[in-house]
Amino acid sequence: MARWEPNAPERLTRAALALFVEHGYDATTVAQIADRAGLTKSTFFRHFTDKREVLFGGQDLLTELFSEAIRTAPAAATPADCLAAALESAAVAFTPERHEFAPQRQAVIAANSELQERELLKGARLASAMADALRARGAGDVAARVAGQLGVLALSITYARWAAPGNRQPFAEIAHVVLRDLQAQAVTLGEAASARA
Amino acid sequence: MARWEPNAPERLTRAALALFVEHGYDATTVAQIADRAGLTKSTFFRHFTDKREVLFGGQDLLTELFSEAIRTAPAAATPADCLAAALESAAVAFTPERHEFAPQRQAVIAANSELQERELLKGARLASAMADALRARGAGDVAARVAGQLGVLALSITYARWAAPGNRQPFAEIAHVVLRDLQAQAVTLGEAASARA
DNA sequence: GCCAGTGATGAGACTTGGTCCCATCACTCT
DNA sequence: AGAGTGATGGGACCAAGTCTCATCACTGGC
Repeated sequence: MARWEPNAPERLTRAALALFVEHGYDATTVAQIADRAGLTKSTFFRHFTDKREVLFGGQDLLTELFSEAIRTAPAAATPADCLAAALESAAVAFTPERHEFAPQRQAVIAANSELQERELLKGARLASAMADALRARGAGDVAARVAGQLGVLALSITYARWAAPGNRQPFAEIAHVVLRDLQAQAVTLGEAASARA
Repeated sequence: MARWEPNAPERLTRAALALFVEHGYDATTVAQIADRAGLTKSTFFRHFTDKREVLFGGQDLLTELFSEAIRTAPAAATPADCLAAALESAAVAFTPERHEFAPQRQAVIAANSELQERELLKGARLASAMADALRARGAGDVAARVAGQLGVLALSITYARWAAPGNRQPFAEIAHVVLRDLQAQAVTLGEAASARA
């Protein structure tokens, strides 16, 4: 038996999400979250740097997966191939268990701009990591940034569809469709300008 | 003569930027900012909802300009044309006076993640507004979002180059070059994928 | 010239996020 | 048994942000 009840971070996360859904993010106090998890404010901040951060666990893992997928892609892979590989490899992070809480999590974030800011920061860091990985493969600066940005956009759209209540389609499948659509739109957008030149 | 010293928001902004440069964002207190501007904490929060917000004045104007430019673009204009028009129309917001403080502002933001979060939120709202304006012209959902995202990326790159100390090139010129580059990269990214299909 | 109204400001109490430091407690290892 | 270790509890403390009420400078009507 462990010294204390195990999985403090997970208990805190569950407690937080429940309270956010029940009373809203702003109306929920860190002390209340800790209370429901059988802990204290001190312990909360030992596991999460922020009140916001309690909703963003596992983001580092995602960055790891994306970077690793791009780094280990075949040498002949284009940036577009890298994006596809990254999205595909990230699918393992979107487990059925996670799917269960995704709609609630999305709703809470959508209702609060502080949380949106945090989500955007995570996205920007992810885009930056992807751009770094692509540059390391020899991609140009702007090309890498465009790809990183579109990769995050693809992730965001894919996640939203995957998290939609009632969805049963696996993450990787949705990602594939989204990515193809996104790339087609990118070509259209660019070609219209080239034609004019 | 006015009842009080005029331009309270501007005085606060200048005081804040000076203190942020001098002691850093975190080490600067709202009370200190207000003091230097000859005001109080209460008054600060009457003009800015946030401590962060003091660095993001005029963002609403930018959104207005972008949306308006897209809305009033000729009916035959493609999304790419709309982006170009939007960037061009935004040039009026980047005055020489503003250029003077841009490098300091950029440095302060770069050193603090709270501020980066706020900047990202502003960017996301801008992208969203552009996407809305494009959808209103009949663009598809994903196409509009891609265009909005790339528009913000273009703005961000353009602003960084324009704000670089020593730069004398006008905003609109930089924007033009950046946008062309961005579109070329978007095509490359998409075509590589199409070729494979 | 006096007086009521108006709008920006000042002052201060109050809540909460977040930091810090130190005590405690449960368990492990020697 | 006793020292060490690591997670926790407790509470002081600071600053952001909210709220309420008083003040003050000027405006306009009388």
